[in-house]
Amino acid sequence: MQQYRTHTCSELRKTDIDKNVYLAGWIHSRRDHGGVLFIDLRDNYGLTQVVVYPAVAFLDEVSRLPKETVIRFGGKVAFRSEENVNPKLPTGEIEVVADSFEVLGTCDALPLNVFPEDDAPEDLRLTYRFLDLRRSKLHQNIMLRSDVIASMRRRMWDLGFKEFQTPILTSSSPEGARDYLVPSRIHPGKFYALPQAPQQFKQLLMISGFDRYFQIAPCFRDEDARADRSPGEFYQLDIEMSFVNQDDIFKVVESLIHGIFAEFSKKTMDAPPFVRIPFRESMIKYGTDKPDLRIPIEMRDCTAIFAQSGFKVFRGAIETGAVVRAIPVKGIAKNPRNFFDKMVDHATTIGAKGLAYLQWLDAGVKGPLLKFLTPEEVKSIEALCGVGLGDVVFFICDTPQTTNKLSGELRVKLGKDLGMIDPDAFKFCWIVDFPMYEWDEENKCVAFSHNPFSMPQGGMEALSSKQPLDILAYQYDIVCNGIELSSGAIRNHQPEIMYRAFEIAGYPKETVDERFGAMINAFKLGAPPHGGIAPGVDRIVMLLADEQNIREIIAFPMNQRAQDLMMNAPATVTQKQLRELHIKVVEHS
RNA sequence: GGGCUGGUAGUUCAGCUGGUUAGAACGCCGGCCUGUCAAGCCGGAGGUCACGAGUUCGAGCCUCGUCCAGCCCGCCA
Repeated sequence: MQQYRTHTCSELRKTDIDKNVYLAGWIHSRRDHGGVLFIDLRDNYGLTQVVVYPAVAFLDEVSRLPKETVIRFGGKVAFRSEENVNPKLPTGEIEVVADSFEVLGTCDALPLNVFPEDDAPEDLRLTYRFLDLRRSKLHQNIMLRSDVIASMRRRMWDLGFKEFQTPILTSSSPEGARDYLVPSRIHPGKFYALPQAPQQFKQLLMISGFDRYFQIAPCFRDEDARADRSPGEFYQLDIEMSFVNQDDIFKVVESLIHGIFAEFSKKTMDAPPFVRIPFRESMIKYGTDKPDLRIPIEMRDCTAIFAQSGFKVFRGAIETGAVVRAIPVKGIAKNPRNFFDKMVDHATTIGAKGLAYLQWLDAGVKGPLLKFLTPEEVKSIEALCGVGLGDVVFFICDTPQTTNKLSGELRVKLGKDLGMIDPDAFKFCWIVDFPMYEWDEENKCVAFSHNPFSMPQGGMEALSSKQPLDILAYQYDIVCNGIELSSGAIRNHQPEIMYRAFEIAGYPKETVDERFGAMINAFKLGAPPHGGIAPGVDRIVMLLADEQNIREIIAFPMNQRAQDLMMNAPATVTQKQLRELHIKVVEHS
């Protein structure tokens, strides 16, 4: 076997002058002066300039090799005179004078440039992902991902956690997202499901007494994509701990998350403990359970003020269950009329019935809304929103759910348009006290709002005495810059509370036994109190790489329509395969 | 399933109020060139203006439909 190289393309320095070396890599770029030829040779580690002089017989042959040809050069490391040093490269003080070469891999015309890194259509990038991955930005992102995952593992081991594997072929669970199903050959008509998360397995490992579990776990959910949500599969740093309360978990996760972010990013961030915001408060202040705290706008519930006011549009709506949300913004009262028109326009585009506002100007309070309000009511708004001269308050009035959605969107829109978002900051928070149940409008019933295995706050007592929709759960999310990084809970490990919790959501005891048999049996045979969380690996890397799209930190992502354009998945299979799996494809009418 | 934005050379884009032969840059091909590092200079090839229909004397541009892409809503316990 020949030795392909003596050094990598980022290794050679002035101290290596006169050494005879071999370098192997891709032809990154070429500068052909007719007499002398410069080639930047690239590998995973960097670039080195190779010079080919007319003295060698192969100058002409090498000058014809296309970019991205894989080649090995032999030669001597040479000093570059001062004016020829390239300060942009770590190897810029030297060059390799070629005395031999060998093509290791030829290259045809490229469908997209590796260098320079011009914008290219995403479908082309995905079809030729191996070329895209050669490009510096994506290559660095994937290396960062590897380093982040290595750091996660190291930190988890240091915190006393053990790593486990759990099954990929498992059974479908009735709650949650759509499953990916895998037909069974041996059992006609039966299906495995790919795990949406190793939720039940990690709880069972706690019941098995392993105390501290983690796994870089693949999760499969058949749901539609978003910019921060890859279709099909994604990875979680799955964590579970025994004999812990919520604060114990927060402490571990804060140390882990802050450690990772501080290790891999120069952006500013608050030290732990992270701010904790109850779910209901978050919905009012930010209109969402994943607030971007970089935006310094806190909204207020103004329903009480308008319920009594002379503004009939709001008062009438409030009488039929609407709420009014105030969006106070500092220092923009003097913005031109055009700005306010555009905001109103945008509000109606996203579905608002309108967008009222008040401006606090030198000449007094102004705005389309003013004539309907008494001076006392304006004072109340001032006090509630903490506004004064130079400030503006926008108002949204709609059903509680729609108000949250619209005001939350407008808050982000204002933050972006007004340049309020610090691009060099990470703002973390915990969202806590999620409701255990919510009203399912589609099926007109009480449903679990998050994980059905979460422990209700107040336990059996709360389940028996409170209105279902008032019961809170030990359920929490960690949020960074408006992106939900992680969701977790203290689990319900007591079978009686479990049966009762499911009963409220409409599942009789028999159904629980049937669908969660393994879990409920385990809970009856000595289950420790336990809880956990599962930070999204992809989203963490996305934030650290400062990418707006999750596909930029995944080596081989699917497109928005859940297709792998490179491997051509999904694809049809042979009749033989279908027969073996007892599957018949029927046309949809 | 729905909404928004877009689709012009291999790629990124320009293309005026509908008007002659649809342009530029990068890339590609050929030539020149001994110190570049975004090398330079000269020349060349490359277009079903996403597709279909309509309006018009005339459509890249206007209208309708279809397809495709991105982003969003729904969905994501």
